[in-house]
Amino acid sequence: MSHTLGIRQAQKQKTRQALLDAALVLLEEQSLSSLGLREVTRAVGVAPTAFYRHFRSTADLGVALVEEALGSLHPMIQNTVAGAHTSEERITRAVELIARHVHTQPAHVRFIARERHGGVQPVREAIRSQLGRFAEEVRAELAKDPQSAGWSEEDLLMLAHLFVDQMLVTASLFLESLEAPEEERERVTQLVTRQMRLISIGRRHWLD
Amino acid sequence: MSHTLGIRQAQKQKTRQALLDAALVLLEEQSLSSLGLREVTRAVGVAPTAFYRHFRSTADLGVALVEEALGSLHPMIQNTVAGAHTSEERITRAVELIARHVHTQPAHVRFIARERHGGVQPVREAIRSQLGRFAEEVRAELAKDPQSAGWSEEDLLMLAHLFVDQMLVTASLFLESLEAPEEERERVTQLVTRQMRLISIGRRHWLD
DNA sequence: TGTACATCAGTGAACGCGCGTTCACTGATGTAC
DNA sequence: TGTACATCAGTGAACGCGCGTTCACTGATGTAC
Repeated sequence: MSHTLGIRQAQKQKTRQALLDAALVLLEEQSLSSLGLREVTRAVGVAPTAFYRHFRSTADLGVALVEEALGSLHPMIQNTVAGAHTSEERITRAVELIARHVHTQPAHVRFIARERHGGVQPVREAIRSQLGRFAEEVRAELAKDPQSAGWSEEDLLMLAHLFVDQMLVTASLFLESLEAPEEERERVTQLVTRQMRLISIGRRHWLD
Repeated sequence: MSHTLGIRQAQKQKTRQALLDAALVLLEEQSLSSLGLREVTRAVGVAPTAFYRHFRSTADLGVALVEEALGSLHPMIQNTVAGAHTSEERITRAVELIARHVHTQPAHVRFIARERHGGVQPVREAIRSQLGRFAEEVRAELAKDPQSAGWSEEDLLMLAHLFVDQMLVTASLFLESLEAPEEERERVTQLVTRQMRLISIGRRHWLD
């Protein structure tokens, strides 16, 4: 059975989400380490002290944002890598998926790019952990591929990390070109597609 | 003739450098967007107002740090890529160079990784510009290589960007493992060397 | 070399402001009977 | 269904503190003659 939240719990969740949403907007123009708790509550329209009913600190809120930004992305990986027949098709699909995600969730993407090496240790750790999971999932997908015959587990994980990092490079390039004219965005698509293709070629000849 | 600075100019330079050095230390544990001008002057031991004699703002100081961190790195690129006979040798040299640089200048490397996507626009722009110069220099070196026969200028620049991004991935992995036991650092060296090797193989077969 | 004036890096007091955190509170919601 | 009590999300006042910036200043260094 699906458990309906009480009125009190539902309202609490709503406020919590409003705090997360407001923080994400504020973080488009600054880093988490300079985000103030009062800024966030002011944007939501609650008293500063209400913040403490949901998060111990802005760092804690940052960790929650990492879950929100990356937690729901895991299913997408499988759907993209699997279900494509040629590696060229897989590349096109991956680049399109990333482009679409950057367009629909630019603030999430910016937050991850910014805080991956940012000044708040628990948030860096949370991102690192999620990216590690992505790499493991990509490794598992790669292992299923006939092209991976003869590869060591270690090398598969090496390649998976290379793909994950390349995804982030791609996402941040798309992010930078979000406001750019179509022409420029097409140039970026071409660039990252070719980079993916080159890595793909390296993969094909790894065991030569 | 070499112009000796006057006493006044020399002292001013010294204070300016002390501000940059102190800021770099403070930035190991926070982002530029949360760095306070008073923090920096307190660490140096001058009055807060002295800051304005050297920088208009902490963002301005950040741009100066970008020059300090990346400006002197340009000669290193040529020395590394050129002067190696096999591509395997070139990879080993590049990885060693990066490892050594991370060990000698960890704060500079951390600053660049952190602020590349950080909350301060002029600093992001300065880093972007320097990395663009690196990519152009790598492209120029690649163009000299017989292996690049038949490559378009566009694809050479695409590959150069891939190498530059891979250098940053490598540097930030070494940075994370700075305090780790030798065993772990060796594992990282193996990983990034193999990633470089895979890209190198992709390059070799690009025109197949 | 000596003198008179200009420059300017660094000072220190003062300002108004927003910060994070504490505390006792309120009143709607939840629960036990 | 109604009543009496418990819970707890959000409030609002208060606190001490460090911030960025202004301003008139000082005194060592530089310059012109």
